[in-house]
Amino acid sequence: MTNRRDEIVHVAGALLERGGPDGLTMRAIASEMGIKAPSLYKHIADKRELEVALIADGFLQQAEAFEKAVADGGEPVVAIAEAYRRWAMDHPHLYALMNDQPLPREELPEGVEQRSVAPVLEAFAGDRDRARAAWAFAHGMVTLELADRFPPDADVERAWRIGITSIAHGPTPTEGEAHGGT
Amino acid sequence: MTNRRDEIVHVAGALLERGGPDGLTMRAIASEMGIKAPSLYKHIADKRELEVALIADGFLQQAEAFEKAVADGGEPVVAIAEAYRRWAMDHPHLYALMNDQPLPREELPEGVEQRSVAPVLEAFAGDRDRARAAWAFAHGMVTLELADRFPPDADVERAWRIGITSIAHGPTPTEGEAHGGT
DNA sequence: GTCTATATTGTGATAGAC
DNA sequence: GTCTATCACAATATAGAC
Repeated sequence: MTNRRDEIVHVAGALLERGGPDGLTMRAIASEMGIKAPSLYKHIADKRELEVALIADGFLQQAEAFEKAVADGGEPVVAIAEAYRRWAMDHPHLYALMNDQPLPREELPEGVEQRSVAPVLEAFAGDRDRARAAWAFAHGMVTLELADRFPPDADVERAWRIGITSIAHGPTPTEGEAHGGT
Repeated sequence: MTNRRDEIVHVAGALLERGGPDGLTMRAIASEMGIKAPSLYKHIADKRELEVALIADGFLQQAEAFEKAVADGGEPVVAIAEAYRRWAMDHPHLYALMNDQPLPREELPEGVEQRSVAPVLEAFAGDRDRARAAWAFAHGMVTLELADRFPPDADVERAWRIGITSIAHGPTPTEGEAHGGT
């Protein structure tokens, strides 16, 4: 760790995944570092700054995961969907921190959001709306899985396959369609 | 209100939507009713019991909304999707309470979950996996909308149309498909 | 850069009187 | 069924000494 601030952010990230948002307290971070909570404020302004740093790091991690998934070959949409799911399952609490509130775009380093979105957009040949639909599907699947909201007997794998295949290859509605039927 | 317990649940629901989960405190409920917090415990065991009652009521409301949407005509899948979205937007905090944690199936009145799912399942001709994919898509769209996570220029309406149309009419993957691509 | 002491605010819940 | 008094905790954050 190059400096004390980075060390704090690193410890905060570990604590977040270990104990969820309730486990991420200034006292716990300090305790983990062998110091007292008030000392942290010599290095960071407040807890919010810490969260923003974690969010920025999360997007970087996602971007790398997506880029690697595409590079490894196969259908890009499928590869990214699998990487998206895996990353979320591996970082459930950071995932929630990143997605359950408005993105603090002003406070984030520039390009962070764009870089993680780029591979997805490319996989959908620049169709932002379809890419967004796919994102929403993946986000819904992931949050329902993480919240243990599917019935015990649900075939989650198959729901993933149906959703991804459908959105990747499904029909494009004409203007006004899907509101009245045909 | 037939009895004091129902009154408490009703007030709790109003408070939840007005002030979010942080606004739902025993003190606030009591204050709204003109009594003190400890008095509530003569009518309910604890806060959890209150939340479960709110969840059960939410599913009943959803079921009614879906049934009405189907009865009003049009493509059932589209009608239910629109009803799902509207209900969530109208009850954002109750929606989160219902979906961000495992369903307390043991504590819920019987049939509550099933009744709200039935119209969806029927709209998908009994295909549970496709219905589940549609649910995940709708859940993802709704949560991203409620969390204000879409970029400001996003065409949310069109993403809805693409997702619903695709999942309703998209191809059914054969076993193993969508993992290797063709 | 760390400490102690403290302000401030909040929560759910119980005991026991009336 | 309601009250007062209170327990037991926990949180973020600041002041000021060292």
